Amino acid sequence: MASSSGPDSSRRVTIHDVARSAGVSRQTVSRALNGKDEIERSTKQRVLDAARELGYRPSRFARGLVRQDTTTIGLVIPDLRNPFFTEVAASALESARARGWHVVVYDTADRPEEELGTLQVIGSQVDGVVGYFSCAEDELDRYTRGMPMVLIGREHRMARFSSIRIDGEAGVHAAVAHLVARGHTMIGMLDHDNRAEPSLRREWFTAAALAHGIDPGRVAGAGQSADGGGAGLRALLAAHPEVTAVFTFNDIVAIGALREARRLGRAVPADLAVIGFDGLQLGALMEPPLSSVALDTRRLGALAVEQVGRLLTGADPLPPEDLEVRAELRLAGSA
Amino acid sequence: MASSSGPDSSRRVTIHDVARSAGVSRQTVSRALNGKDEIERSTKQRVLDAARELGYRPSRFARGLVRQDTTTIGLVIPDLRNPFFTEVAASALESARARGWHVVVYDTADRPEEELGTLQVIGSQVDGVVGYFSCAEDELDRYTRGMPMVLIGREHRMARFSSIRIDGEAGVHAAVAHLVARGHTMIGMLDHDNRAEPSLRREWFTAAALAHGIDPGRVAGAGQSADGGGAGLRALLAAHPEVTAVFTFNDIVAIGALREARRLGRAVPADLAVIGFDGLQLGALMEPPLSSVALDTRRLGALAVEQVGRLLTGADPLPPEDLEVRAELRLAGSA
DNA sequence: AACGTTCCCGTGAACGTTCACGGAACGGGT
DNA sequence: ACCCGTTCCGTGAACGTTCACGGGAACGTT
Repeated sequence: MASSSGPDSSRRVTIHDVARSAGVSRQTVSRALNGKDEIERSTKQRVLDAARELGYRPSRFARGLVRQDTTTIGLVIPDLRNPFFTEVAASALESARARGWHVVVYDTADRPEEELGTLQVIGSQVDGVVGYFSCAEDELDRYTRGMPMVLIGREHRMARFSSIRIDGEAGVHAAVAHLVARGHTMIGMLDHDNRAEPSLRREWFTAAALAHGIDPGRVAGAGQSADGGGAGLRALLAAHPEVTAVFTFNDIVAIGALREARRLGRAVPADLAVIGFDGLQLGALMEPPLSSVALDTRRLGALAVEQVGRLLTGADPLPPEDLEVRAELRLAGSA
Repeated sequence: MASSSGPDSSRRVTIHDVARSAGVSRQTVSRALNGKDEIERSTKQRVLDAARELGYRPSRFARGLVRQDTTTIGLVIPDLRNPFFTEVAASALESARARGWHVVVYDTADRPEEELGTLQVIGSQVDGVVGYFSCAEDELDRYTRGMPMVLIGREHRMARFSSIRIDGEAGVHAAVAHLVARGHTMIGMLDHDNRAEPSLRREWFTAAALAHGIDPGRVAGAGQSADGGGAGLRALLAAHPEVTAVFTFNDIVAIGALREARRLGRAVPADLAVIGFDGLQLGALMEPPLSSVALDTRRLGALAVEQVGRLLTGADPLPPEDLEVRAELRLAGSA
């Protein structure tokens, strides 16, 4: 019913159509639309009207082909509903926007098998990738075909990739030291449960505990959710009833532990001290507020974007020792 | 130092370069890279090797220009760190992925003045837009130039746009009814504070209160954060000490109120009942768990994507009465 | 009257890829 | 010897835009 004067229906409206309709050339249309100079006021208006009338929208592909400016990076996140990844994503978005880059976000729905498929799709759609990946590096390499990529929160073995390392060693040490100073000697940990090898955080905990002459063996696995944390705490206390303080793999688990402790009638921090890992903003909302070995998620995202930018432009990439965010103990009410 | 045999340095590696290097034609290279059929095994391998050697990556623009398949939509969010928007974003991502679409996310950092700039940038980069916008419709229209757009959580006046309406009338009514049934008669509300007109949710509350013969005037403003909710509750109780139950603009504010209540020594729900709005997953982590007039954020995002898809493909768009998400009371411990 | 300026506007070419075609080489059947 | 089918590969053209250039008209200057 609209006054589409063109005879054929489904073809895309191009700059030619607008030009013909306004009685000018392509170039003049381009000038009008892009606010260029060499064009008369009345002509410009006529072109603009014609464009609006025809419902013309420039093709981003054609434009991108000729002007090499727009850069787009892909951000791959296991689960956007997980507050930790949300914070990282938000900060990555922030730095990308500051550079005028576009970010297309992919959520792998926590299924590692989605990673490769995502990578395949992403590969032909973005200039570089930043994100969390759990699969093997050579497998990643096979699917990226030489695309700049920055891994977050993971060690890299191959020179092929950059990665942002998370150094929580000192922070975890400080956490254990703090608990010891408060008189705790029976300190447990809730670790990640569905990963084959023990986590780095577990290793840090073990080292810190040993350094204080504490048995590092009081560990239980926990699913990566609040409910998982609750269940994990029950399991831990069942196996080691003597535990009076607990360090957790991350804040989500800690929050679940906090809630479970209350249900078990153990006051926090009096009967049970809890320290998490990540330093989520969310932790501050808890009662008592969660103590945590906090890392600067803002810096995490920003660093990753910075590095992928360097890889992209060919500038010299940051050396591994700079690609590191240090976690430090942030005390609140829970310990 | 890499064996880049080409003499000139900065030019992009194209399919021609690979073809020349492998001693074949463009088309053969294309076949090898896209896994097409009519190519010999050994030739394919030779091409693949050459491509890898040269660091060739196809141009997404050139490819997109000729194959009209990839569609990308823009998702505009005020603040990704806000759990509510995160949930909506996650669900939008989910539906988009199911359709094989790409989503580029823009965070306007809660500054309405960023909206138009974002829209301008976005306009030439995506096929359609879904998101939250606070500025006037004719202003939006001016910047979108006819791009399909779906507004979330907002009424639309112009026929130009689609929007997903949030119907909380029945849910809020149920919330008030529940409080009344529990014996509450002095029910307050913490409303959005930095918006000119009173919110829709406030209107629903007023109507529901009046329907139960309750004074709807016990209202205080609250900033959109947990701290804002705490401050709001203090203000509300200062002005109306008789209040025994409170309904809040959203869950974030409710959570702040919950925390503040505990600090004030008022037990929840015994001394003070709290009901929020949104139904965030986060609410379940609180102690006591938050009651809320919950809306299905998953459906919210999915609907928006569905509709923008229809606008995009020219299929008949959903009628306004289907573009609606009903909020319903979900009771937990806090009321 | 010839010439230089300024202001508009249009014409080929280029960006890098895929599609639709055509064609060479090879092998096997009659 | 001829034809036909299969397998593999290459050649124009097209996608829709912008860039670099060139050119005409109008106006003023010498």
